[in-house]
Amino acid sequence: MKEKNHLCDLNTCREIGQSCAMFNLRKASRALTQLYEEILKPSGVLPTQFTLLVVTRAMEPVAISRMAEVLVMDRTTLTRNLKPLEREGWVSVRQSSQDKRTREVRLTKKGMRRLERALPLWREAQQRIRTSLGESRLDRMIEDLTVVASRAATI
Amino acid sequence: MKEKNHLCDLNTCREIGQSCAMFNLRKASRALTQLYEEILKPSGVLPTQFTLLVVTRAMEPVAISRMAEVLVMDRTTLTRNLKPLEREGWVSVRQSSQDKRTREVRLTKKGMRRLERALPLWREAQQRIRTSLGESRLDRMIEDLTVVASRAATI
DNA sequence: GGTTAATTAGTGTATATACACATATCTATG
DNA sequence: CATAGATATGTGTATATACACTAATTAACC
Repeated sequence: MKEKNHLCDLNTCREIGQSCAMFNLRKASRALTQLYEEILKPSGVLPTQFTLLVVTRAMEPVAISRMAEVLVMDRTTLTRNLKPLEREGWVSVRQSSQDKRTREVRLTKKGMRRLERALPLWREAQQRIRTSLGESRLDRMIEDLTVVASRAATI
Repeated sequence: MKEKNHLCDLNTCREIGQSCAMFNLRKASRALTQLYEEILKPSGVLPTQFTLLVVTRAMEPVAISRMAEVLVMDRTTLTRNLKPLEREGWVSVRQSSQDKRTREVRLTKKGMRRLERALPLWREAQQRIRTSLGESRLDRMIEDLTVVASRAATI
C-alpha cells in the first residue's frame, strides 16, 4: 500500500511529466525559443520581437486588441511587449483618427530594415529544426499546434 | 515590382506567421497555459508551479541544475521559479550534506497536500484538451514536442 | 598538498506573461 | 441629446524566462 493512498504517488507524478500537454508544450517552447534566440542574436532581435515585427508587417495598420487576438496573447502583454520595439523606433503606436480609443501599430522604416536583417537568420533557424525533424513531421506538428491554439482559447 | 524588392514583403510575412515553428509553438503554449491556469485556479496553483511540484515529487531529492536540465529550463530561471513555492512552504531547498555546492529540492507535506488538491483539476484540464483534440492526435503531438525539446537543445 | 579546472549556485538586469482594476471613448436607446 | 452599456486601452503587481557576471566548492593534476 504505502504510497498508493496518495493521489500523487510517485508513478502518477512520473506519468504526468510525460503526458501533460501543458508541461510538454511549455518545455518544447522554451527549448525552441532558446534555439531561435541564439541564431537571431546577431540581428539584435529577440524571438518575441521578431514575431511582433512580422505580424505588424502583415497586418499594419493594426489595433492592439486585434493584434493580441491573432497572437492569442493577453492585450496587456502585447502593450508591454511593444514597448522595447517603440523605444528602438522599430514600430510606431499612434491613436487612430477614426476611433480615439484605438491605437494603431505600424512598422517604421527602421523596423523594416531591422526585420530584413533578422529574416535570413530566422530562415536559418527554421531550416535547422525543419531538417532535424523532417518536413512532414514539422508541418504536422505546426498544424496540431494551430488547432491547440484555437481550441484552447474557446473550450 | 514594388514590394518585391524587400526580403520581408507582405506575402513573406504572412507566410512566416503560418510556418514559423517558434511562433506557433509559443502561441499554442500561451493558449494552453491560459486554459490550465483557469482550471487550476481553485487550487491556488499556477501552471508552472504545478509542473514544479510534480517534477519535484518525481525526482526528490533533486539538485537545482539536474531539475533544470529535465525541464529544459535555464538554471537561474528555476531558482527564481522555486521562490514562490518556498515562500508558500510547498518545497524545501537545502544544501546537500555530500556536496556543499549543491542545493536539494524536496516536496514538503504542505506541498504534497497542495498537489493533491491540484491533481483532480489537472486531470480535468488534461481531459478537456484530450477530448477536444482526440487521444491519438494529442499523443502524437506530445511525442513531437518531446522530440523538439530534445533536438532544439542539442542542434 | 597546492594550484588550476570544472561544477554548482545566486544576482543584476531585461524581456515575457497575464489578472485585477481604472480610464477614455464610442454606440445604442429612451 | 443624455445616459447606460459596450469597447479599447493603460497601470499595478506578480510570476516566468534567460543572459552576463560573480562566488563558493569540488575535482584533477603535477
